[in-house]
Amino acid sequence: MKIATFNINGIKARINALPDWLDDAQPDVVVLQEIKSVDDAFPREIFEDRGYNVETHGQKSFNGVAILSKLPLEDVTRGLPGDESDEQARWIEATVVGKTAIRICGLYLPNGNPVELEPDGTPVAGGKYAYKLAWMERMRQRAQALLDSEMPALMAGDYNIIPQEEDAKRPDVWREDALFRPESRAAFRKILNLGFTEAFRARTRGPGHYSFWDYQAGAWNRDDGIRIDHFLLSPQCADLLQDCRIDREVRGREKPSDHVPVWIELDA
DNA sequence: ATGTCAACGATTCGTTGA
Repeated sequence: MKIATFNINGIKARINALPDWLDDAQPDVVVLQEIKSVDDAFPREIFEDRGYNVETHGQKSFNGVAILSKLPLEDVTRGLPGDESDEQARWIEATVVGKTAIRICGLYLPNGNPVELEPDGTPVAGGKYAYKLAWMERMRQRAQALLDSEMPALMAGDYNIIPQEEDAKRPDVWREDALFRPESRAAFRKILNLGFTEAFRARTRGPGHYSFWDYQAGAWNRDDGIRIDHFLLSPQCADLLQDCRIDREVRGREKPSDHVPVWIELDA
C-alpha cells in the first residue's frame, strides 16, 4: 500500500497539478495539508472520479487537511483532541481497511513564527510559538493513545519541524526559527521517543534530502531546501515499512506547491 | 537582495500567513 503526504498550498491553486501528480504517482492513500478551503468548496468530484474516497476537514482561507483513499475509510475523526477552543483545522484521522487495518493521522503542525519569548525564555502566552508547542504537547498525548491501542498507526503531514542540521541546506539561517529552535526539535523528539519510527530516516541517511523549498530568493534553483514533511510509524506499522521516498522532481513542475510529496510503501 | 505565492475582502490593491 502506497501512502503519501502532500502540502498542496491551496486546492484552488493546485487544481491541475494535484490531479496530474496523482495520475503519475498512483498512491492508494494521500493526506493533504493546507487545502485552504471549506469542506463544501473542496472539489471532491475530481478525486472521486479517480476512484478516491474523500474526507476533508477544512476552514476558510487557511490551514485545512484531507484524506484521499482508494480503500474504504472508517471511523473518521476531525480535530486534534485536547482543546475544544482550538478552531484551526489541522488534524484528521481515519482507519484504512486493506489487508490489515491502519489508523492514519493527517496533520498540519503549526508553523510557530514569529518566535516570541519572555526575558526568561518561556514562549509568550497567546503567541504563535506558544501555540505551536502547546499543540505538539496535545499531539504527544494523542500519539501515546495510538501506541496504547497497539494497532498499526501512522502520523503523516507537514510537521513544520527540521529534525536535524542535515535536514537543511543552510542550518545556520534557521537557528532561531520556530521550525528549528531547540524547544521545537525537543518536542518532536519527545513524540518520536515514545516509540515511533521516522520512516525516511529508517531508509536514507545523510544530507541533501528536502521536502520544501521557499518560493522566495530562488530557493529551488539553489536547492536551498529543508525537510519538514514526515511520517511517524508505530512499531506495528514500522514492521510493514518497505520504502520511503521524496518526490523531489514535483517542485520543478508547472505551478508547483512549495512542498513536494513524500510517500511510503507498506506491506499492508 | 526576502528576490514569492495564495486567499480574501476591499476596489485594482493592501493585508495576512507562510
